[in-house]
Amino acid sequence: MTFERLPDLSTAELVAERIREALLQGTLRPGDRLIEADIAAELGISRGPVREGIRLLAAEGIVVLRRNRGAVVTSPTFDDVLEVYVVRLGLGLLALNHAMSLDAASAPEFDDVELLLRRMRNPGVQGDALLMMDADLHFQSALFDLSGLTRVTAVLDQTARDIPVFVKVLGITYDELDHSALIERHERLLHAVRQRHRDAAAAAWRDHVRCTVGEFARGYPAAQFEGIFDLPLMHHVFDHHDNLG
Amino acid sequence: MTFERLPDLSTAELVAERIREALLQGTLRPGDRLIEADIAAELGISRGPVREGIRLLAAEGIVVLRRNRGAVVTSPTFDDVLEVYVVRLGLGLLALNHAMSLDAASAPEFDDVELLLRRMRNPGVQGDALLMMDADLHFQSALFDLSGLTRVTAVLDQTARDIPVFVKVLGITYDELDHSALIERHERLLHAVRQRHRDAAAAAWRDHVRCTVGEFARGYPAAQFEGIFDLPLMHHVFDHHDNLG
DNA sequence: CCTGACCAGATTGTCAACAATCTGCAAAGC
DNA sequence: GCTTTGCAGATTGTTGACAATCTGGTCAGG
Repeated sequence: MTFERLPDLSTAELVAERIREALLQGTLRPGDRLIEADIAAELGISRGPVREGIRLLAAEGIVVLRRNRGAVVTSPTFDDVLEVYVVRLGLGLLALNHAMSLDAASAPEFDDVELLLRRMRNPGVQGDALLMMDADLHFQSALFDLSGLTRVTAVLDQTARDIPVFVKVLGITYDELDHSALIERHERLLHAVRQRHRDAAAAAWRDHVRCTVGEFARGYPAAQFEGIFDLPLMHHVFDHHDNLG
Repeated sequence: MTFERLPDLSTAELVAERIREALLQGTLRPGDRLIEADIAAELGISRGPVREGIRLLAAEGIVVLRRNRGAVVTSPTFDDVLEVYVVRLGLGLLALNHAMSLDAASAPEFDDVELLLRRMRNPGVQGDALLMMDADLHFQSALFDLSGLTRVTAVLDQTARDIPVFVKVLGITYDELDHSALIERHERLLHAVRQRHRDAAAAAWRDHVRCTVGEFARGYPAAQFEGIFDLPLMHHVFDHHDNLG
């Protein structure tokens, strides 16, 4: 095995990727219409694959589809980002717990995850906040994959694709994010999962989500989100892990 | 306002619906290939909408897509059903808790939910186990909608569409399911949510999922699922609600 | 007998043209 | 003046034809 799998993305997925890139670049903004024919012409392909790509983005919640009226880039609110993180918190706990229950979750599988964690230490990555976020989400995805819960990880991966886009279009600043603290949290998380310390793992994951959202909330222009963790959105479901980490 | 909204399903959604029906009827079975041209010919339309409908089912996990090789009906295992229910357990708790935190979740919204619950008492529904399951899932969906968490409810609704199909193709028998007990559980659940008794609601929801899965496990031909609730899959994440209901 | 290139049929992927629908505006009716 | 109707342009929805790809088998060469 010397060759890595070919990318093998369908044209539709490539189209979706391009649109996502345009959103991250700021070329495309919330409320903008996505006109199939225009995009097809720009990419030099026909409307079919473009249409399919737009549907993929619609399934992710990045664009809104209205029957016979086309697709519009979503205008997410900060609450949408919160909702995404609440889903990640919940399903992530599910995945981590299940991963720790599997006999198969031993050394070899963990090495791949460790590799992704190491990539976050790369100085080239540390410079770019977007690359950092990408590496971060990939690490988390690999960790969740250990669970073998394909439906759960599919939803988690979908939210992972949403996050950079939402963060960008909302103008959330997160440059002050402490990279070494982030990596340290992930090391704690990975170690806990590897050692199957359920409660420590749950606490570490919860801690990471809280820190990330907390950082976003700080940088967010509006002041109404200061008491973000006091919002009922984040409470009452997973609190029992607090006293265990 | 004398007219009800038109159904307004896209052709693709109608196609997906037909394929789901074929699955429920047994006309289509796990492993069967879905050939775009054949389905298009049978339905008297062209391949485009059929293709789109198949993609919708793929997003739901009902069919598996392989690049350039077409779509095949999934062959779900009982573990897949378990995974679906674990997701519903987790996200359902999230939705219910958030619904109970909203000021707006007052009488008028609850009336619609109550209506759906009453529909389950309809003798015509009680006769047909499939209709019962459908009414049940609709009630749950309406309840979750109260949360206003669109991403969470979208995933929940997707799992709701999966359940009847998976139950059918796996040959799970659930006829012995006690309808009055089911309705009674739902009444408890609705009452708890309405009164905003967080812990009672969580316990009731958890109880419902456990009973449903337990019933399925009983009817399932294989014997390996007797200790289903001892599986780590169902443990360690939401257990703290046990001592509160 | 085994290996690998090649071919034919089936099926998906893409395309460009056509039909159906929506939007906004302008004109007609009250 | 206000509402309603009817149109024109823009855009999506659908279609049938064509191109690319995959599958399985056949056949030549070793």
